[in-house]
Amino acid sequence: MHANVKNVIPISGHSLKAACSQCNLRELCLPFGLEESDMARMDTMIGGGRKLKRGQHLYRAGDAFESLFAVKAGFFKTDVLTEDGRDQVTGFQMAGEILGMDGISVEVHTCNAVALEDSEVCMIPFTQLEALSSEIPSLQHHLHKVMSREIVRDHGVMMLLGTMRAEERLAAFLLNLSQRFTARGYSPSEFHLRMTREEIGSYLGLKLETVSRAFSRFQDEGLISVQQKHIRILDIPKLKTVLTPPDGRIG
Amino acid sequence: MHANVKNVIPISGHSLKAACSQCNLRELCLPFGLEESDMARMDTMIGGGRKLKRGQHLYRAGDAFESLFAVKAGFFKTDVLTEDGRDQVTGFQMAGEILGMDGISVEVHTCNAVALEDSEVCMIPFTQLEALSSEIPSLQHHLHKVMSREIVRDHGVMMLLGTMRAEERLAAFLLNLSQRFTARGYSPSEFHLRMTREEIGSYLGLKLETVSRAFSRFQDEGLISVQQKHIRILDIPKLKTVLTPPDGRIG
DNA sequence: AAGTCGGGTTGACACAGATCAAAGGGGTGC
DNA sequence: GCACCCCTTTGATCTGTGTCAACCCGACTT
Repeated sequence: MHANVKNVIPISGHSLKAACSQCNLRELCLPFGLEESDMARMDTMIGGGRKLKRGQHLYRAGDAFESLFAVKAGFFKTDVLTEDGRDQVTGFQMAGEILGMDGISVEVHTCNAVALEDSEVCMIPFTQLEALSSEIPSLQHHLHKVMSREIVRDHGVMMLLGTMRAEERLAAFLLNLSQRFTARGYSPSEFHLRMTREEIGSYLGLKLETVSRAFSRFQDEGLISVQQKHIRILDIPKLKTVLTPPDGRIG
Repeated sequence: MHANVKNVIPISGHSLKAACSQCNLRELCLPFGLEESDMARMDTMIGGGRKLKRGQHLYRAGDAFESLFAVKAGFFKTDVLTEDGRDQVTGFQMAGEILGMDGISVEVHTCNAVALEDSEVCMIPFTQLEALSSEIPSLQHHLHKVMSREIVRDHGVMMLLGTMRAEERLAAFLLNLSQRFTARGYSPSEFHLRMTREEIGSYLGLKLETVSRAFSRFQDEGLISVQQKHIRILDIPKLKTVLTPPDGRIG
């Protein structure tokens, strides 16, 4: 946790030197599967870590695209908003996940990324990443996998928004969080939500009242316990059955 | 259209030699921006074109992933279906668009791709594409752009599914088709839908009856004329206002 | 310690879209 | 060229979620 201390600049909000080779997220993050020597080359490329306070924007729609970002610590949301005032949360990102891939296509970011708690990211200058990845096939391939995974995830959200009812959406959301926390060594059944009911609702295509009611109903049925943003899943298998009604819906 | 005739094998369903350098879609498709010499290298890599009849699968969820496909002619849909019988159309693809990027992440396709009319695709073996793109920076970069564009497109669909009402969704859908047909040199205002009302509904998160009613209402209001699958947009600006209510919805 | 404010919960009611049902039409395959 | 079947349209009714409103709670502020 205190690697590279000599490079740390103690001004809040900036320039903590990052090093993939020292990072305990490397098995989740972009350098996954790299050899020692290649990891060292990543290190030289990765821009200084950047710290953000809760509520701060990592980037905004319209900003020039220059880098991807890896979440080192904390929690983010991304959202798109249109001229006519619609607002859609497109994802929540936690440690080891990559932000900014929306910007590659037009060299301008198309969504906003906001820290939902005090957070830290590593900056990955994209031009350099491309250069390095053409020299390191496994890095190139992994980058493609990360982008593809994002596409697959988006398809999952489309499925959720297109076919599920409110309680199914919320159950899917909670189970997804649970699984991602598990992968990071946290409890699968107990966690703090970093986002508001409204943000959950936006992500799930529901109004905040509907989200709140669904939480209450899950609690009444003994599936979870809710205290504000603190969630405890009491019965994971049963929560899964919310997603898969007993007789299916094959037709 | 009749390039490479000498290589055509007249058995339906297979092996029409493809050549990017001869293809009139090259400015829309993956080799966009390549130099002559690099284009020639693409040619050697591109697998024989493959023809599909209407209704035929290009690939299925669960198939091993080996190639991307470029739509050379025709029209496809992609859809995901879950064990419990949910079915979500995730996209419709036309000439010059790339299919199969969902498969990169786990080396297995996660959705089905089906031809909605007799179609033809070029096969792009992915391992070879990665190898070539590490030698041709502009190819690598363009591949990234194509993947990023898919992510941005997916965000647009999430916005549509999460925030729009039925008529807004259909208007957005028609305008999107119109724009893509225009980019391919077809009429912006008159086209045949290749998909059923049910497939449109699945894509838009609506039931087929709702889609049908929305079509009828647009027709009653003089925005479009509908005769089965033949659509004529009579008033594009007015159709756009369906998407952007006069006073917006800022609040 | 009281006041304020944003976020959350809950209730009553409205409405968009789903569901169920029936009939017509056109394209496809034989 | 004919027949069949799927697609589409339209109507009547139902329902899940949105909308509007009131109230509560906990966290900051002063």
